Amino acid sequence: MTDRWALAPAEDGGVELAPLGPDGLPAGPVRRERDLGEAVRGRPEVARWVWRSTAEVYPRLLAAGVRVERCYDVEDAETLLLGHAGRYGEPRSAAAALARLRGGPVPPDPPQRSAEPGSQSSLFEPQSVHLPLTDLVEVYADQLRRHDTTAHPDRMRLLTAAESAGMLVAAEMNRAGLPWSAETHRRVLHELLGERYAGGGEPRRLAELADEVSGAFGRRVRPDLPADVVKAFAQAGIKVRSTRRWEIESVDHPAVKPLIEYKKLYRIWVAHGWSWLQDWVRDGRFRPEFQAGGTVTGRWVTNGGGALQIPKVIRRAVVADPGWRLVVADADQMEPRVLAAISRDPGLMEVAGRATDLYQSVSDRAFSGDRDQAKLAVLGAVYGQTSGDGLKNLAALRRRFPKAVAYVDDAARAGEEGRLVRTWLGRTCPPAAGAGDAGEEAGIPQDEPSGQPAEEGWMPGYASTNSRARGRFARNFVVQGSAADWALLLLAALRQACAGMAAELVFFQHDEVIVHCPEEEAEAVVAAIREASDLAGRLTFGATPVRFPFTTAVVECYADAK
DNA sequence: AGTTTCGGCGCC
DNA sequence: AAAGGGCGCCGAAACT
Repeated sequence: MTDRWALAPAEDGGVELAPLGPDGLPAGPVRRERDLGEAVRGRPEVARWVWRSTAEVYPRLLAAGVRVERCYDVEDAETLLLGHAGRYGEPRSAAAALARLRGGPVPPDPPQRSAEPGSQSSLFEPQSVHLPLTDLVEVYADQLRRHDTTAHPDRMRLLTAAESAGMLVAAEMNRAGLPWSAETHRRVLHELLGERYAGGGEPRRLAELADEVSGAFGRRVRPDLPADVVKAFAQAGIKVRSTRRWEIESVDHPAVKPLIEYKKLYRIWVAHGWSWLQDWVRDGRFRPEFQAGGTVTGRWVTNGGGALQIPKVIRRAVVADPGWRLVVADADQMEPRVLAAISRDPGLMEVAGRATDLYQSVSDRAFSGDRDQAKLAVLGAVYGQTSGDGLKNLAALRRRFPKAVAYVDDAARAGEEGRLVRTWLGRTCPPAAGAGDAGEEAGIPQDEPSGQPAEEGWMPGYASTNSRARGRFARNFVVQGSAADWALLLLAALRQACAGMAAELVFFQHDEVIVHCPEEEAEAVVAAIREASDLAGRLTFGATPVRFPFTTAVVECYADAK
């Protein structure tokens, strides 16, 4: 078997390579070559490259003009395998894995660096732990064996492969960048915020709104200081606990309207204003640093630039190159479709087997009526809503789709009790207990360290507040995480489909993908998305009637897609 | 002076 | 009264 090779950059700038056998160990001598790019370019027959870290190797390959079809990221797999074994907090570097294997002292992971604007910093990871190829391969062979000990080895193999593919996609997206018109962005900012004043102070429109707020209160109030605003309301005889929009928008006071408008525009100004443009856009491209698998649920994050939170109005600045188009594709009602697939609820699968609006169908079946109420009820079940409109219809939902609701209820109970919960492919949610502070770092609600919980809960004998929060976390985890599993397979399939074209994946946000391509390729890309979606559904969830339709738009400007 | 947390809101 | 999950980002406030 020579289709799988391992690769390890050497400290002298060269590279070590070896073909691997079925057991993951070298099937031939280790080669040493001078040039990483040439070494890979010269071996097009290799179907999968095994390496320590995609972020270390692949940007260098891309810079040399070399793409690979598949890879296996040892450190990413280590994270997933440790998690599956319930050992979430342990160091995940290849060096640590080797130390565990050999029984030596386990080195802690190097601290995560934070991104700086415009830095292509993953080109080199100065603090990465270098590992000779023979050591790396020892870890890899062990990981292959560990896959076999998981609950579903086939799924686990699919998961590590899929996430490695995601890392290739992320690196390629980072290199491509999102087409961005700085001129349009400036125009939008000027329309919304007015002129900038010298000295970096707030722009005209914000200054006017701040004056309106002050005028309404009868004294100088800074709308960007919550404490100041709360005090001003109190002096006006209105008690508010915070200045969150949902809390103040029902308040009857002349300051409310300009205040809400101020907050909205202030947000644009500080997070996506002129200084953001200066920092993040170069040569017509916004280059966030996408990071595949950056969260415990498997969703991606971006490091810097806030690429996953681009406000709708700012999307007008995302403009295709001349003669090119953006194919914007958005998965329709992804969460309930995923829930149907993982719970195998017959009724929900039947509904999710159609490409038509799923929430409308749920509504027709479960409580003949309101589509929006159906959506609230479904999302409430997925998120663990404890009050409000969603709860009203939960009983009806439970009656019509018992297996689906039971699936998330079971996950919630497991989370409350501190048991492991997994996504469909086997990504594992960190348990609250026994994971050191890894769970806390990952945002998992923790119980009090010992003795009587600080908060007994609102009803004696019931789980503590934190334990219920963990339940909601786990409930959501199985759906959101399984959706992320599926999305990785989708990206991998779409990437393969685009390989022969000029088309490039340039953006990905949970259930939405943008491909930048020449106009004449657009229809082929639309078809590729449909096929990739079908393939991803089958690969991820096996044989189910569930479909994952996309809404696609071929546009020149992102804002025109919806 | 530098670092961490908080409040609020953007996206899904 | 308790107010759905996941993230990132920013300035201000709170800390060391």
